[in-house]
Amino acid sequence: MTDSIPYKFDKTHDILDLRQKYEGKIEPGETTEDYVTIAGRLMLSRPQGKIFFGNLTDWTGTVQLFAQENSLTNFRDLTKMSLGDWIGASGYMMRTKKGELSVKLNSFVPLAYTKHGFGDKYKGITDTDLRYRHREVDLWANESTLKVFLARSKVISYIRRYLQDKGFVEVETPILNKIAGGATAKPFVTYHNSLGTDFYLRIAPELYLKRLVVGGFEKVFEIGRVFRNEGLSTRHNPEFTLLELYQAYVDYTDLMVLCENLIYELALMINGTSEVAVGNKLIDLKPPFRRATMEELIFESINERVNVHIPLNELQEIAKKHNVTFDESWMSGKLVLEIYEKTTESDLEGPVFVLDYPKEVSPLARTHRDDELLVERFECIIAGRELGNAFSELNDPKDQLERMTDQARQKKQGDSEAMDVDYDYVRALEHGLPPTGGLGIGIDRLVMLLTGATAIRDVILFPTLKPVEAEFDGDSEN
RNA sequence: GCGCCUCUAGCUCAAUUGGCAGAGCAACGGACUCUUAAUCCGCAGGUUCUGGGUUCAAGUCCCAGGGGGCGCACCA
Repeated sequence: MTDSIPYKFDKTHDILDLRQKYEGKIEPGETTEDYVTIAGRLMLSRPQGKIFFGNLTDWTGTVQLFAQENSLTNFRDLTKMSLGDWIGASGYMMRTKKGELSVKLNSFVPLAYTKHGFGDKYKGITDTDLRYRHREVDLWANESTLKVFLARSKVISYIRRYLQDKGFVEVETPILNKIAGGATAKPFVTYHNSLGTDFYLRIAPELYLKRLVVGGFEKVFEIGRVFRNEGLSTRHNPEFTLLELYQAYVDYTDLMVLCENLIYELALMINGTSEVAVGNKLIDLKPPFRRATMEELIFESINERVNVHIPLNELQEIAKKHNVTFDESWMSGKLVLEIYEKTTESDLEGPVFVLDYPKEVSPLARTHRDDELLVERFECIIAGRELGNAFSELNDPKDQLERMTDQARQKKQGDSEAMDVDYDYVRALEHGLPPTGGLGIGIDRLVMLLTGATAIRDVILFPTLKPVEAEFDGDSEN
């Protein structure tokens, strides 16, 4: 059967092209002289005796096919095609008497047959297991899925263009890391045979990128996969896509401007409006975003003054009062962050830049110019979710070494997410890192926000799932 | 890792207090010259996730396991 399938097929138009060119331009019942060739999947089929109607869908849209027995030699074959089969077709642009824009076929050729009749033609596929494990089915059976992933692709290319237009240069740094640095997270471990050594999959590209700034890359970014060996949820996948950018000579206030403008322009590009729907609320992403310190936001939420200058025992009392569980060994910085995350963060509708984090929990950020116990850092929160994280980068090698040493001590004491000392990185700082601002944005969560997806799995083509034993139930086996 | 929910035909879903496992769509055969999830006629389609147990009788109740979802915890 597949012997008759051609090796190539030249189409003249995407279906969207046809819609843009002909929608509203042809009178009902009129057939034009304009000859087009299109290809896609036959998604609906309505043969009706000596005439035929069907819907052909490609990745840009759907158009109706119209055929008559006396003007299409293989008319009978067309009426026998199954839903989901791929076909290529040529014919004249027309509108039916009832007004539907259509292509009046005078030839068609099957391009592939689908052997599995899956997909309810009204409801599509709703089984989440099938949708995630066999995304190719989800993509063709559910129109909205393809749209989400096309939007994701647009977001990423737009970010590249946006940054390149501002003079940023894209680089690639190692995924196999001897030390998993640049964030606090549990890494995956793997092994290199001929070097005879373990490597970690990167948890962030941060340290390498700053080494490039030391080397002279004044504006640099990377968009890439990072890996964190932690739980799965609607907001977490073990591998996810991170944008990190570093710009010499700027501080975190400059990055707020860059961040809010980028998000705003992406919203306009994807949705044509700066408002995005989250649940049943509308959030406007028009800059400027609110800037507020962590202390201010906690106060608004629970009416308590919480900051790192308050004695530890008082902070512990506040935590208890608001049902925030903590470990007695925590120092005030970690406790302040915990109180913020448990009482305040998820209620922040935003968009808001949360400013000035405790130094203790930010080992790569530069000490705040006005407060020794804080760092110049912000997180961008929208709809209770952290989308971005940025700081004025710590560029003092001595300070960096002390903070990493402190982290390593915490790791030894059982904090599996604390960092190791990265001497190569400290040495890089000794070569001189100019004042630099760095920003990271979680691309998956950004795409969720822009497309209205409620689960990170809906914006990752092949999300991490528990493996199941492969069962082959196809009919190609015999 | 813990708790709750869920799994029935290719897809979407039914099945009353435990009582013969069903429908729509798809597929297959046929009718039909303006349909829009076309309509009409016909035919076929099952290890009810798996394994135990209770019972005269289990899709349904119980136990164990597997997949998925949600929540918690960890985190971005």
